[in-house]
Amino acid sequence: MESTCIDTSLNLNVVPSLNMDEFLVEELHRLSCENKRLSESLTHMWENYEAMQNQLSQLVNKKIEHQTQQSRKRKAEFESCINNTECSTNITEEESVIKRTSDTMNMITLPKVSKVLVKTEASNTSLYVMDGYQWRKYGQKVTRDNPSPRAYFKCSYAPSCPVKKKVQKSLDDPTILVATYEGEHNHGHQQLAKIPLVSRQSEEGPMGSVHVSSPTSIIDKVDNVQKSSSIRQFLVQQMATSLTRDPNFTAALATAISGRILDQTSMPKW
DNA sequence: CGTATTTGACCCGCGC
DNA sequence: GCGCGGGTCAAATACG
Repeated sequence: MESTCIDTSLNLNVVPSLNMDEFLVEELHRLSCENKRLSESLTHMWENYEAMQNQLSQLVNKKIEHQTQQSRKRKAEFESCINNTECSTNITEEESVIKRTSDTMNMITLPKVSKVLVKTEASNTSLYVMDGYQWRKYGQKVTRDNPSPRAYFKCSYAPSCPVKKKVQKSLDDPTILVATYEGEHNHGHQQLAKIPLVSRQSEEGPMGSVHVSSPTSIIDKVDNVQKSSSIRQFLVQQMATSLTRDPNFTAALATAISGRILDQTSMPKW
């Protein structure tokens, strides 16, 4: 990955006293160019991010499909063993395909239920998925098929919003959270800043640096427009936070401002 | 003190 | 009808 080094510092120390307006216009122009380059860089990063996410999504879907087929095959074999004491395979591959297709059709005829897979770090034990909406947890259960608990959430952004969400760690990969959404939001998307603090607990590393651990990636289908806008906002927020938390940046900024203020004492008023 | 989370109790559907 | 398991409720608790 190419790295770009962009000078974001304000050149406040070198000020020709006679050409202040000219200097300011030039500085403004320079900052506009920097801003444009940053925007282009962000767009480029975003495109790479989306491409990688699509690739990951395809890989995960392939893996899930493969595992589903295997488990169905095993189940079919097991059921045929029960039905037939000679343990011969009664279900043909064709019938199996029909069953799979009908399962898929069932999924298609339930459009309001969607699954989202979220990659997290293995050490992350929370069941909070940061998706831009505000959720209130109303229950938690340990289910039979999975040792990790399943958390139940309701959308708390609008009291009348009927959307519910179930979050549980994947049985195969504990680093993947499986969020099942039921229903559709009857309100707009909210800003990430309104996400409950709990869901952002793991974002700060030991040194206080900005390190996002959940979600590392949202894999499956989330409304693309909403996802794009929220993640863009998130990226911008991250960049701003990174800059303000960088001691070098703040020190340089402080030096520049203090230098500028001190310079003003020996300069004509403007 | 208000709000969010936790967790045991309860409800309900499904299979036997 | 009974037991089991998933889903929901609501009182207790934690937290800012």
